[in-house]
Amino acid sequence: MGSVPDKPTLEGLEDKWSATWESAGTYRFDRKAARAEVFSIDTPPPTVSGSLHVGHVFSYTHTDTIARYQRMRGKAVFYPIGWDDNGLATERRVQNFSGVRCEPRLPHIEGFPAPYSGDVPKDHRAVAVSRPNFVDLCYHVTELDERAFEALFRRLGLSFDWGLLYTTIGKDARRISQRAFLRNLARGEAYQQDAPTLYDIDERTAVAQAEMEDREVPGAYHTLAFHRDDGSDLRIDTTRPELLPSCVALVAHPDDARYQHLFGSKVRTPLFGVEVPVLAHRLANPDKGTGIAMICTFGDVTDVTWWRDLNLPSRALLGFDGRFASEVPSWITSAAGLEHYAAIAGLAPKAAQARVVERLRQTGEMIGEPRPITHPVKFYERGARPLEIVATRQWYIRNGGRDEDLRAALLARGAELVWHPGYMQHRYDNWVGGLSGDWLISRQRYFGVPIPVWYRVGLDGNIDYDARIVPTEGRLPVDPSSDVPEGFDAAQRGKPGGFVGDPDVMDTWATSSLTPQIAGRWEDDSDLFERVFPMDMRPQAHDIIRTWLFATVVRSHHEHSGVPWRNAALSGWILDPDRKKMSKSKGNVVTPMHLIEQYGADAVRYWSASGRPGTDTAFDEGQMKIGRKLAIKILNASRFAIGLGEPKAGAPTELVDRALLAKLADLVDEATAAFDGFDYARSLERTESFFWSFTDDYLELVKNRAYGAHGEDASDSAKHALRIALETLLMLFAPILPYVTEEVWSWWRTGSVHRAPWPSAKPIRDASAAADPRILEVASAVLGEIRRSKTDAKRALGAEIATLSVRDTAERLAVFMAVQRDVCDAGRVRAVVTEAGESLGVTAAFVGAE
RNA sequence: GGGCGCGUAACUCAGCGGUAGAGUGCCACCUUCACACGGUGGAAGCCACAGGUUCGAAUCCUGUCGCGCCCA
Repeated sequence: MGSVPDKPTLEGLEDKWSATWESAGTYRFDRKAARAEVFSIDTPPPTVSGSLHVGHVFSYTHTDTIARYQRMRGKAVFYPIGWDDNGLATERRVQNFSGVRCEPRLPHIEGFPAPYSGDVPKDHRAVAVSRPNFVDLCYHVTELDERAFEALFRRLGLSFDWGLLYTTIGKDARRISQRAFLRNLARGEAYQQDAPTLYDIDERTAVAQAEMEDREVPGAYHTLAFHRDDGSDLRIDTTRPELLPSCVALVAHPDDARYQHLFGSKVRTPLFGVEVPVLAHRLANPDKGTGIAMICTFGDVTDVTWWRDLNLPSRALLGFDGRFASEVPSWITSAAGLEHYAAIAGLAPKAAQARVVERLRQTGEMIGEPRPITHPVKFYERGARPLEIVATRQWYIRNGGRDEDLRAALLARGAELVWHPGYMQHRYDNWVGGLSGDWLISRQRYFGVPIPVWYRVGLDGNIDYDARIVPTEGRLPVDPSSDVPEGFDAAQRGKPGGFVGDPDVMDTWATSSLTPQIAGRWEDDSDLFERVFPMDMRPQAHDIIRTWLFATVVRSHHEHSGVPWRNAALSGWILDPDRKKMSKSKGNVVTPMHLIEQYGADAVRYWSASGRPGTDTAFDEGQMKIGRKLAIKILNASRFAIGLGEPKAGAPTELVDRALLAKLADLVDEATAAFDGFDYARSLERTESFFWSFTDDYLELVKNRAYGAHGEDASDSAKHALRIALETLLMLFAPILPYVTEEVWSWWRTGSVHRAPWPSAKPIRDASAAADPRILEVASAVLGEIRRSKTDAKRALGAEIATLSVRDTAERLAVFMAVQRDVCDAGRVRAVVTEAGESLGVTAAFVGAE
């Protein structure tokens, strides 16, 4: 137990208490707690991409308040933290930070020094480095970034058990990720397929549906003339004339009267003279362009649908490099066609389009000029150029996108969760209902968890993708590009009769979808896992319901035949003052550390906790100022209450004191109900509102009496009530304002407020001895009228009133008379008269006035 | 085009069937012995709009408009 400082201050509380909490193990998870006593949280591992912004402190504070509440409720709180450091975000960060790019064909260089550590000059050309060197740099840079994240999170007072730290590129995560994948594979939930895939030609990797976005971009309709046998032409509108050599058919709506007579006939393509059929399909839009479209393999996802439904040949020409194949394709046979193709071979789509248009003009097969439009085009969400569709061999995990039964089962899993707020479930249902394919998890990248598979190489030297070799689980994690499968030796890599490793890594989501398993050490520590899984709570932002939340449900459904958590708590975004989402790309990011330094961690947390669950919240330093004011007020009010000294044993006896406790008991009920519903904001609002009336009115009402103006018993009554109220308020505030509450706690209590039992309304209500909380409201109302009369008379609040006339209903006057001594003390009133009336009003005769 | 959310004081937001609320900002006053990193009071709103249900609607229903997000 400490003592009350003369001049309490917020400065230095963060360093002092975060160090104390760490050394005392205040937030350490109790490994021996039974499942029913555990509250487990599937913390989002933040993407370590170098930048921190206030969005991080916002949502992590929300979760921390719940964790602290549950801890005070006596739960053993499993509150891990991890860093999501694998994947493309990290690769980009490293490319920008170190000035390098990965070139897998280069040899490893021992002790390779990075060209830069941040501040890469604009004109610098990225230095090509080997894959192992690149991966080393990834580890190095993420380590630096993770240190900055940890410093922020500790300063903010997040009550993680840092002993549970994991990273998604770490050995444990790789092992668990590969193990889960191999189980998916064994059960048929993971499979490989050679199929048209959305592909980012800059990043050179396939992309999943969840990572795509539509962007409105300029384009132009070009009207092309296809030729019929009778010499007439058929006009086709297309935005991608360069794909003409990949044309496999024309298509119109089956009900479109204009084209009925053409269905089943053949036409020849302009320039290339390739014969293609005219077909019918319901997805052809009669209102778009001329109502008849060319199908190319592949211009967009509709082409893929047509290709599949109409059983068309594949004439794909765009390679992984996003360029047209350099060899002339076999289906182009005319001399002119060959010459035209030679003009675009090896070009990227944009350049190829210019060439094709130029030639169409020369041959007169383009009708009129291109008509500019803007239209939605699919992009990788982090990408710069439109996605192309390339036929490649990729790995998928079944997610219901191609299977109605699985889709229904996953929708049912969503319904098993309790959503906070409830309407967020719609987003899940919408997404799952709208899936159009399975989940593509393979990425042609470098810094990620490798797909743990090898393939046999036939005696003819060809890779036999059906002859998979997988490691035993005991060997995990493996890297098939350096590790050798059982029964082979390293010399057989790539040789006839030997093996090759799968070169791909898994997408980040394929690993982060296993955070409950990684944090809970699934299969590595079954004793722990059974105590924490399924977890009680998944906190996350609402924009990644379709990715992280859904993917985690998919993995848990496959592996555990159940949901991964009971509750999903969705937080909103931080908006800048113009109500735009704060994001690095918009350049409107506010970094948090200086805010903590300026206002204090409690104040920043106060602002965060003011944002209601699921609601996007404007960044508002004004709220931080208010939070700081509140924290300072807690210090000073506590100093007053505790400084009065300890009363002799007993309980509150005075009516005003008992009424305060009655009100306090109601508050405890409200705050508890709010936190049980994950609504930290409501708990804060109620507690704060109570606290301000506690300081502004109650403290003023009892101050004189507490100092002993009416004897020791009356003083002790106030002191008892003050101590109960203060202790309770500190506990109610503790989840939101951990530093200032801990500081005050240390002045007069032992242990940590954060391990104190959450208050219960019953003993407080008992101590109120059935007082009516409205008594305090009457006293406050009269005090308010006294203050108003002084302000109206331009008198100081300290001015004495000789006679106060109080007018009100008989019922309220009776209440007032029972507490008039405290009211008169606070209002400096010498004598009181009452008169019956309809509503409250006072008239003051001031001392010294005539 | 479909889904979801939101439109309440100048600002940020609460209230979600019973006489319009808080904080900030603004204005005025006050060094009262916890607090000038303070205190007290005040002005300020057709609760987006239009219908409907109801004794009674900011609150429930329908529609319209505006903003945002997600999906096509």
